[in-house]
Amino acid sequence: MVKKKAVDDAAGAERPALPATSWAVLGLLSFGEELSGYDLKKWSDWSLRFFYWSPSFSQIYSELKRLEKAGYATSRMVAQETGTRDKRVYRITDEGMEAVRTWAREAPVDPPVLKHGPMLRLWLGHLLEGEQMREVLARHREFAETMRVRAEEDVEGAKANEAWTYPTLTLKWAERYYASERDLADAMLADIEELERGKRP
Amino acid sequence: MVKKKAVDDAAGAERPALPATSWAVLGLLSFGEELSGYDLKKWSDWSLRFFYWSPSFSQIYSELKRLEKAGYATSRMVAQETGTRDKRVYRITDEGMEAVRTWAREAPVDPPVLKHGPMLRLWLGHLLEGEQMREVLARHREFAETMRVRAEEDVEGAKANEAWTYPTLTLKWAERYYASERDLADAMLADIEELERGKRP
DNA sequence: TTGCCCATGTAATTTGTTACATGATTTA
DNA sequence: TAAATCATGTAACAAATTACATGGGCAA
Repeated sequence: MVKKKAVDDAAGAERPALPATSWAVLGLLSFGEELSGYDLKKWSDWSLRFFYWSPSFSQIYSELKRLEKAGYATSRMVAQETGTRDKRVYRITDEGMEAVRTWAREAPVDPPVLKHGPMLRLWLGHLLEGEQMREVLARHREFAETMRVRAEEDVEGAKANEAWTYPTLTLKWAERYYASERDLADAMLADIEELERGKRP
Repeated sequence: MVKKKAVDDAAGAERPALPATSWAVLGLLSFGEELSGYDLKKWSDWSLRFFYWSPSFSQIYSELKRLEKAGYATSRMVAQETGTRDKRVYRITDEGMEAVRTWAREAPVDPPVLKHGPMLRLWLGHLLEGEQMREVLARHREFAETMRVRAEEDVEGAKANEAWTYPTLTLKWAERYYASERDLADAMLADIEELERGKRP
C-alpha cells in the first residue's frame, strides 16, 4: 500500500498544510500591513492574546520563514533612518491571501484547546485545604477580571475604525468570555462555601 | 555571575520542577489506584478533558517514566489471567503524594491557556462571507452544547460518590463553562446579524 | 480467517520555549 | 556613563504529536 501524506492534491491545489499558528501569523499579515517579526509579536500580544495564546518571538520568526518559503509572504530589509539596525519586514502575497482565505472559510471547525491550570488544581481538592482552594480561585478571578477590563478598553479603542469591525466583534466576545470566567469563579467559590458548611456545621 | 536553574533548593526540597502535564498525570494517580498507561489515558479522556486537554498515549507513557525516575511513582508488571499480554501498572509513592500536594497548594496560579480556533477565524472576518461566519459559530455552538450535556451527565454519575466530591465540583464548573460558551456563540451570532442588517438594509 | 479493536509501547518528527548573542537607543 | 529597553535574530532544549510495531481477542 502506497502512503500518502494527506495533502489536498485535488484540484491541483498543492498548498502545504500549515499548523494553526502559521495561519494566525498569516492572519495578522492579512490586514495588509508590512510588518517585522517584532511588530507581529507585539501586535499578537495585544490582539490575539484574548482568545489565542501568543507565540514566542522565536516561533514567530520561524513561522515567517516558513510562510516565505511557502510563497505566502515576501520580505525585504529596510534600512532605518536614524542609523538603527536594519530590519526585515514581511508582506503577504496574493497566494498568501488566497490561502488564508481558503483556510478561514473551509477548514474544519476544531474544538478550542483549553489547559485550565487552576481547575486542574481544584479537581485535586482532596489535596487542599478550603482556604487554599479559595486562594486559587481568588487569583484566577482577579486574572479574569483584569482581562475583561482590557478587552472592554480595547473595544472602545477599536470600534470607531471600520477596518477593525471583526476584531472588535471578537473583542466583545472576549469581554463577555472573561466576565463569564469571573462569574464562574464566584459560583464555584459559593459551591465550596456550601461544601464547607456541610462538613463542619 | 553564577547561573542557577531556578530550583527550590530551599529547605533541602530538591524536587525537580515538572511541567503541568506531569502534575496532571500524577494527579490522576493521587486518587490512589494502581493504573496502566492505557487506563490513565482513558480516564484522563473522560475527566480532565473538560478543562485540561488530554495528552496522547505516548506522552502519558513518557510522563510515567519521568515520574518513576523522580521517585514519585513505582511500577510493576502484572501478568494477565487470560494469557493477554503483560502490562505495567503504576502507583503513586509517598514522595509523589507529598510533591503533588505541595504543587497543588503552593504553585503560582497561572492563567489558563486558550487556543480558540473558531475565534481566530472570526477575527479574520474580513476574509469570510456572513454565511461562513455563521457556519463556524454554529459548529462551535454544537460542540459546546455536546460538552455541556456530557458534563451534566457526568455530574449525575459522580455526585453520589463521596470520593468524587472535588471532581464533581469541577464537573459542575464545566457544565456552566460550556453553557456559557454556547450562549457566547449565540450572542456573537446576534452581533453578526446586526452587522449584516446595517450593511444592506 | 480476515479484518478490526483492545492494549502496549517505541521512533521519528514537529511544535514551541528558554537561553543566548548582538548592537543601537533611550533614560536615569 | 551605566542600565534598561528596543529590536533582531540563532541555538539548544523541551514538550507533544503522529507514525509505526506488535500481538491478543473477537466478530463477520
